[in-house]
Amino acid sequence: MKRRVEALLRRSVEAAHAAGELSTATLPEGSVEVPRERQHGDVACNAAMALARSERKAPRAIAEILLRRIEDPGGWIRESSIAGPGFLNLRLSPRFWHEEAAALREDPALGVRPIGQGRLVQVEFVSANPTGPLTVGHGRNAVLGDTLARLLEGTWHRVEREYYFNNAGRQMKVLAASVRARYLELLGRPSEFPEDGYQGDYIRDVARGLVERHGEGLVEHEGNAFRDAAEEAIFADIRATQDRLGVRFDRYFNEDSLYASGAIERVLERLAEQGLSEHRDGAIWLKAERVGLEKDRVLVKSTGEPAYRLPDVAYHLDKLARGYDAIVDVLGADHIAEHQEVVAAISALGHEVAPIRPVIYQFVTLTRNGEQVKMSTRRAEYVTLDELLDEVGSDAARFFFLTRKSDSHLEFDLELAKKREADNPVFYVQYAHARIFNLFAQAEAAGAVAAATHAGAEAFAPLVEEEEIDLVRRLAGYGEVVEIAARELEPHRLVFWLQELAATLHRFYNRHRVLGDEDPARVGARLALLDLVRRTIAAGLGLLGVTAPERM
RNA sequence: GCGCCCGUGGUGAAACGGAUAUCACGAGGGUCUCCGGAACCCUAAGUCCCAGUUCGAUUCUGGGCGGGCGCACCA
Repeated sequence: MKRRVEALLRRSVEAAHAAGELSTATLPEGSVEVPRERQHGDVACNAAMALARSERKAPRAIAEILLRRIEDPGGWIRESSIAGPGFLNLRLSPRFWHEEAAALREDPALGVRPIGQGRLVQVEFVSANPTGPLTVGHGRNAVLGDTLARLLEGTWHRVEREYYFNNAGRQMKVLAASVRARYLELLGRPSEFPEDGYQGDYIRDVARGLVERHGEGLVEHEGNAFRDAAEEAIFADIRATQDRLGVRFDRYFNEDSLYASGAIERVLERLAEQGLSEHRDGAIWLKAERVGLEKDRVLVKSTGEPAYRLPDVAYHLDKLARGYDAIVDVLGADHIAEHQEVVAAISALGHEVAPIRPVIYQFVTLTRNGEQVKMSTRRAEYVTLDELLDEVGSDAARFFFLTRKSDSHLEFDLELAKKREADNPVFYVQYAHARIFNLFAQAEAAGAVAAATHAGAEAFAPLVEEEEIDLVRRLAGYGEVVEIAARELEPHRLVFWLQELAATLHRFYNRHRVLGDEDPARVGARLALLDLVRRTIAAGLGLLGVTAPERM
């Protein structure tokens, strides 16, 4: 929508330039916008103000030139005015909107442009340690990452979804020791549960499985049986939960492969060669002043074990070497500092880090009727993502996780998410879809659908009511919202937009009767319009990974 | 204490540096009851504070204040 009007104004500037009225021939970037104030028209242009300085002319004088030089062969502009300090306000004609609707109807992408141009983007998300079930917090991560991936795919990026699987290091040893202790316990043998061991019942389940399979055969076991059994069971659990949310990955990257390939060693060598690290107190440190950090950070502990950040540096170097155009890392707020350390180290090694785009999300709290639901990671008193899905289902969970921008705290209201009423935003949007679907079923029964015989803008010509034009105007903004959400990595923009579209639909629907109108052309036009609304809701929800039900 | 992020009506959000700060929900008052549980109108209510840059600041800069997160040889 904006682009068509922009083209009009661009030609106006060119014409003014050719006539010697302006020294520039180009319309300033971003000078055309949809004003928030309806009184200011459908489209506003502030080019006159932006050009005032370089043209050495009063903004309003420039605006007058632009206005005079606009050619409008298509009859798009219904009304134009110069307002305020030099805004050019345009009100568009019904005909413009009819053409807009016709264009959308023919466009499978509904106005979303292929801004990705096939660029390859990696989205790394979830990456939870395989030490226990996914929690509600991981749920926000999973939904955010997956929705970003969908948005990027929807704008013609090629996307790879990856889960970094921390299956090496101390946590896994503690996990193995926890399982071993429960195993011995089940056999009635003396056992010592590790001080920082994992308390959850799932550890007992793993141990029980080992008892069933091996009996007492593992009492003296020194190998990896406990670790492997735990990893396998928990990983299967994590995948099952992800399936329920509609989240899939193209690749699981195992941390231990970085050891096997020698990548960790190579990173240490390179850091040492470039003087970015040093040995001290039996450990290897990343030197703060050399990489631009506050404090020195340990890379290898005096025990000889690498600290978490070292494999993470190796992992990111691996990702960079794969040649992605962009690397999106979805991280909880508690991981920001560590991520910055990794990026700082990589940058100091001479790599271009611009492709790395962290998306930070804040924590989730659950509420029920305004009361906060207690969650504590200690003592395993957390609510698992599975429990949340049991209660509210995937659609509500996904939608709710996306109703706030990621960088703000999220209060997840369990009762609201379950409600089947209009104040539940998921229900409100899905209902709009089901409502149109139902109407079409009735229209078909009445033989009204076939009445829409016209093609192109003609088909929409009977639409003149304010609520009808409002719907078209709204639909015409879909492409831009999706593009911005993808570009800024902000899925919540689409969530809000869909709620507004649903509201616009309900407003129309209650004001005007579609079926039973004596003018078949008008019935056909309205059905065509509503079909477009339905397709757009379905497409938008699809980008969020939420279903668009036909009835509910 | 230091670092990062965030402060917009009651709540959640929007505003390439642009017009009288927009939208939704909620609150109060009124209207309507028809394809599916709706919708419409009116009212009250907001840029945390102080400076600076600018023709113009919610937006940029500095300083306060408030909140979150981090500041482990944990991940």
